[in-house]
Amino acid sequence: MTTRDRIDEHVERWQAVLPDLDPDTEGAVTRIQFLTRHLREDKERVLADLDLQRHEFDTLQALAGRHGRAAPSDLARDLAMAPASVTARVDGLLRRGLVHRIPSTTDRRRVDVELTEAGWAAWQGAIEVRGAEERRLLGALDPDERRLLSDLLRRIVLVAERPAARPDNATAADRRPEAARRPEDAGQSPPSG
Amino acid sequence: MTTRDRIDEHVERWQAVLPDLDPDTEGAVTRIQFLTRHLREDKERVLADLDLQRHEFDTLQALAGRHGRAAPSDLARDLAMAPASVTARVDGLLRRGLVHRIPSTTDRRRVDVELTEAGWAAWQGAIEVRGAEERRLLGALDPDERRLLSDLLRRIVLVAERPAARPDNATAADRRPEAARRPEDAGQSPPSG
DNA sequence: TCCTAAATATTCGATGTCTAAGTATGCTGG
DNA sequence: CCAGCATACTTAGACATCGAATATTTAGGA
Repeated sequence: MTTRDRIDEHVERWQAVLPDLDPDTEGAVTRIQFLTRHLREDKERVLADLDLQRHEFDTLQALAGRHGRAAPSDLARDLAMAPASVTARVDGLLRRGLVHRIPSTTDRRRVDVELTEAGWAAWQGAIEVRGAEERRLLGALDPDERRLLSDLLRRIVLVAERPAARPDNATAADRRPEAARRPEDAGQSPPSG
Repeated sequence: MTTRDRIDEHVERWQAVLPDLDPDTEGAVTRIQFLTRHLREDKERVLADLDLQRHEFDTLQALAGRHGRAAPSDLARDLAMAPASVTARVDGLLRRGLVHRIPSTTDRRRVDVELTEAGWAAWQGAIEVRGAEERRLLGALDPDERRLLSDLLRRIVLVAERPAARPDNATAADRRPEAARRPEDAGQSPPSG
């Protein structure tokens, strides 16, 4: 008998309301969501020490993953965001001197975004502490168990990647206009979101 | 040799940049985050058919979890949101006739929020399709494997619940004022976020 | 009783995101 | 060459969320 976590209570509470709930499915899903939230909030705390916000760091990291220079449309794909939002983010980083805009000479529609020295420094400063909480959490398992966990999750991700195969008549995906149908492109997205 | 998923590519790409990255830790964390995003987007699609937004459904569900009636401060705790945001959400649900406000007679500071008949109906309509994608994804594993996955994740959640134990000198948690330090209360939060 | 502190909900201003529309530029077939 | 369409980014407007400040009410102690 292992110790109960808060998700066990959660599942127990809702099983009373929804009797056909599978405790392991619900438990796994809820734990996955809880851990995502936990990691996001921890990352926010850590980055605050470095005077960075999460979305700022994410943008710097996306740039770093493309060797410090990329088009806004590439960043939008990598970050799974609307292009207009990238414009806003770049505006903010510009004000802080972490990036600059470089109009392309070959295609004058394009305006590349490039990390400045300060931008590289900010990213590298943050990258050192990044992942500390991930390592702490996954440290609950030994290496073999980590591998096992990762393998189990991979099998689930593979199902998620398959289009969903809705057999019956007209479904949501058919009706919705744009963003909903996009293939959830992860692209060059940075490690650990 | 199993099929590779997009996270394998992600990890491979970033291992080149950050050589000390543990592939299984990074892989598990990234898959967890990917699945959370996937489930959130699928939920948005499904709810759109019912003319509900995700935050509306979440609020209805939080109310349902408290038998249809709760104080805004309780909802704020359950949903891990700022009280001001709950006011805004309730305003929206009020316009749609899904809830009403009931000033407390015993404590005149309080204004309970209560589901209307339409509110109950909307929640029950949504609850029927809820969880379909969770079951599809977790169907990649057999029951024993689901149990195993849930158990592995529980051990990680238990570590996350422990305050983080930052050993060295003054840390972020010491300096930050309020929200950062709160114990990430899940409270009566609804199943599967 | 009266004064202070705590609790509760709301309003206000700022921020980040989205969709849709707008602007400028490049491409392609007649 | 040019008309029409495609591409790339930005602007504009709407909305959800948040932190801080505010107003009202309750609770507790001198």
